[in-house]
Amino acid sequence: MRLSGTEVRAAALDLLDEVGLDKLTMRGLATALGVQNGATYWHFKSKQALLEAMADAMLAGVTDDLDATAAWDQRVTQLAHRLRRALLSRRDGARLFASAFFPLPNALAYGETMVGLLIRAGLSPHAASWATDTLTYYVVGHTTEEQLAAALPDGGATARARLAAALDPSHHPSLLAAAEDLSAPHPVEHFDLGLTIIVAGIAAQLPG
Amino acid sequence: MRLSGTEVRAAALDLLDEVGLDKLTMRGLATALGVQNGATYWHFKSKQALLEAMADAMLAGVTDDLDATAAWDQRVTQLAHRLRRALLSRRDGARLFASAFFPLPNALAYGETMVGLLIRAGLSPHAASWATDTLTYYVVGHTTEEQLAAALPDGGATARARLAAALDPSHHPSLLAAAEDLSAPHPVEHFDLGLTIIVAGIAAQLPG
DNA sequence: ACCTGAACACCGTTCAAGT
DNA sequence: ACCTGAACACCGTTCAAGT
Repeated sequence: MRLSGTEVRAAALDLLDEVGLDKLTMRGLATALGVQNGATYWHFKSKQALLEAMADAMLAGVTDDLDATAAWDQRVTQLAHRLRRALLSRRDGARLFASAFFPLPNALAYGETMVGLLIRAGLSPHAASWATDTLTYYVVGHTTEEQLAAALPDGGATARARLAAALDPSHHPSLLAAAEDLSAPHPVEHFDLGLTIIVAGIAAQLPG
Repeated sequence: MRLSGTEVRAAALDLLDEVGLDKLTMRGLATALGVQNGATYWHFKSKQALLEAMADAMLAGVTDDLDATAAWDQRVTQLAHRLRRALLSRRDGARLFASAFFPLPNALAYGETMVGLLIRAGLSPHAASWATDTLTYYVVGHTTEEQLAAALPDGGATARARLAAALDPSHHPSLLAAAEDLSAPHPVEHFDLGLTIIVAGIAAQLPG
């Protein structure tokens, strides 16, 4: 039975969930598909091209069924949450997204929708595209940390111990005051706080 | 002549500038140092440990001589600019920083200073640490894109053409309206706009 | 203490040849 | 059109043995 590009991409996403981005190899993918090493290269010209296709597939539906009646800031918040959910849908999804640089359909739909929301809110196209970048860097950065924290061995105990050992009361009083927060997992409230900050900052950019 | 850990790290940073993060290998480093492959492993237990040491060295001095008389928002802005400059000081510096996860001295000094500034501005330790994360994700995300854009072949002509070919007037009117901004290099004004957004958003979090 | 020499167990990619 | 088989040119890491 022959392969299609779609099947290769789907198998790659399943393998990603199984082994993580660092251990996702073209050879492992070929084995999972029951073919020889070179076979996948007929469907994707390089590993990079496959990763881009995987990242875009992960974003399928991000812009569907947004609440068109809500105010601009609620819609921007909703779309940012959608992007976060899409990135969380696969192991190392945020890192996968960040490693790609791709004008593919779903990524463009996300960008178009966010820039359009901000233009209709009153920003110039110029400001809207830069504000979209700011928001997107935040979503990707936060979600990357969220997934890295979740993947830590020991539930992060070793990492917490390493941090605690490095903190010194005389040099790091502020970090120590915030120590529980630094070492805590990254729940959705944390995501929401940063999002609130950025959306409020964008609102302050609006003329009038 | 024997090596020290400091020499190994310095040679690794020079090699990074020369070949970039993707082509920085332990074997290439050994060759640059005139030693055999295994030699560097006496000084750093793994490539990851070396990358963390490199990232921290890159941050040397980020918190030095900050203007202690300025208002909190100006000081936060100044420190964010310092971090950006530090990441830009080495090829792929932002990606190097992002690939590490390290409670090392200079990274801790950055975190301590930023969290401290925000606590003294009036945020709770909790909010200060999360606001610091938001700001830091932004600086790293923006600077990563800045360095990737600068490293594009053709001065980015191929990437711009690929984007232009993917944009469709009926599906992407907003992206097309912002097209020059999307494909432009990422100058410091772009960085400043996002920073203004985030600092204004943090100000809106302050009680009263 | 610090390094060599050599190996182990991998990678992504290419491509003539097959079907 | 799609895949095999086999190779090319690499990787990070380990470790007995040397000095």
